[in-house]
Amino acid sequence: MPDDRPHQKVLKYETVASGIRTLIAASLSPNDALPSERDLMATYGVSRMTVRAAIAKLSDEGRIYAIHGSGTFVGAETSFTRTRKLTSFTEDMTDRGLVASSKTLAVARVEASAEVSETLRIPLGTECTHLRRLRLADGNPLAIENVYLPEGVISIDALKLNESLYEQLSALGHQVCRAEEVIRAINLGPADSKLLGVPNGTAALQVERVGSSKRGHLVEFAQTIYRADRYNFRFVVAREPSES
Amino acid sequence: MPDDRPHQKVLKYETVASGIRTLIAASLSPNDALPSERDLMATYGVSRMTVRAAIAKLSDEGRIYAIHGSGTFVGAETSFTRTRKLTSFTEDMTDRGLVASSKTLAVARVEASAEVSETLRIPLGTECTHLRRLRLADGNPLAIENVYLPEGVISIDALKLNESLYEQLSALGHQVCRAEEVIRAINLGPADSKLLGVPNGTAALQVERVGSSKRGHLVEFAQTIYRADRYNFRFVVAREPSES
DNA sequence: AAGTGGTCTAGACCACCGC
DNA sequence: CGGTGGTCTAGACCACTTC
Repeated sequence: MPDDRPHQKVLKYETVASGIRTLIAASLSPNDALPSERDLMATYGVSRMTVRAAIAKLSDEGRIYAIHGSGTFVGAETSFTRTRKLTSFTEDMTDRGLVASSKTLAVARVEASAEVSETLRIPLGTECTHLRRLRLADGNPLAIENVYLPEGVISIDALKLNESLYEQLSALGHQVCRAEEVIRAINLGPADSKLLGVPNGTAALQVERVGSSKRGHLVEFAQTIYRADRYNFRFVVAREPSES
Repeated sequence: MPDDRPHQKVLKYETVASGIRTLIAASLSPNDALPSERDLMATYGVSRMTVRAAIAKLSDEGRIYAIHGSGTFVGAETSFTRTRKLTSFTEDMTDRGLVASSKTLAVARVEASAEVSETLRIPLGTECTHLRRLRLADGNPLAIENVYLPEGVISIDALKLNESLYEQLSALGHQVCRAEEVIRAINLGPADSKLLGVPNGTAALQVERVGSSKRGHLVEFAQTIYRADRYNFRFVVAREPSES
């Protein structure tokens, strides 16, 4: 594919969403009312459904909220709404205004342990690529990451340690587009606490992620341990409108 | 409004969503394809938009996922997908198949501390209702909950300890319909660890929640500490389809 | 009663995937 | 190429809130 970014189709609802974002930034405060959907139809010359698609998107992002019969309003200002977008460590840090780096602690070809084989649903003992890295934000240790990838996904020889793992997976047709995450609290052991620079036994957040490709193939099992004093999860939840 | 549950309008897209859920439970496995949207239109005798509303709902719940140009598929089986639905402790436990109960540790009228006043955006020293409870699942200690409510929301005298806090708030017109949550890991202190029945210093998950009503009024500041060995967060994240 | 968002129809064309 | 989901139109009626 020699062409770069030729077309980049402009979606109408994106145009509307962008316009609303600008409007909010320029002249609205939290809990101020947005123009009505019918006003927006006229303003942008689009159908109601297109306006609603834009509103749905912004609502998903937590920027606005709608009240049936009353209007649509600017959401309460929240420092940074941690949405449930799937991000790489680097993207996550960039979003938080930090510079990500990493130090490779180990990279090896290993046989799938019981945990790894069950999680990735591959036979016990299948060859896997194991990558262990210390992750830093602005140069300070933030997390320890253990990633397991089945041999069929990426071989240890093909792995380039200086490039984004997610981009390499994408290039190989194994883009992670969906993941299941579990968040736990653990007490750090001696080795991990030393790496992160905190006392033995300090509480930390452990995030286990099982990533799958569009096809539903499980391509990644990542276990990341974050320093609790420097990392937390923040997100917005909403009640189902219908019941109770 | 003396009437109870008179009509309960049946939404068509709910009917479709329910049918799809049944279909999945009855005869589909993870990553199996669902009928196409046009098939579903014919099956349920509805328009395409209604089918898509049903699919959007199930997709939000993490039960299915769509691939442009290919089809819609059953999501990977996950013991229990912790969605970002806003739930009370009781609802949460019921979802997990456990019986919730609680023991009130303290209930008092207090003046807003710096943290509470900043979080709920009320003047320092404003009278608040403070409720501290030990939460149990199947009779075992699971969490310690501290809730702060501004005096204007619910008075300490009106508070009924045996009834659901969320239902009481609803009845007063302060239904919590949106919340911002922060999840952290902490080391338990002597008092909390004793309450939860674990050794001093054990890691625990701390969830801070700021709940707001439809109007955007902040009505609740809840800080809940969960036993890490019995509670974790599990959810599905998806990559934005558009970029990167 | 007037205005709002919520649901719904019956079409249409586009972009993407697999054969 | 045919089938899929993604976007979009131009209407309609309903449920809810506000006056």
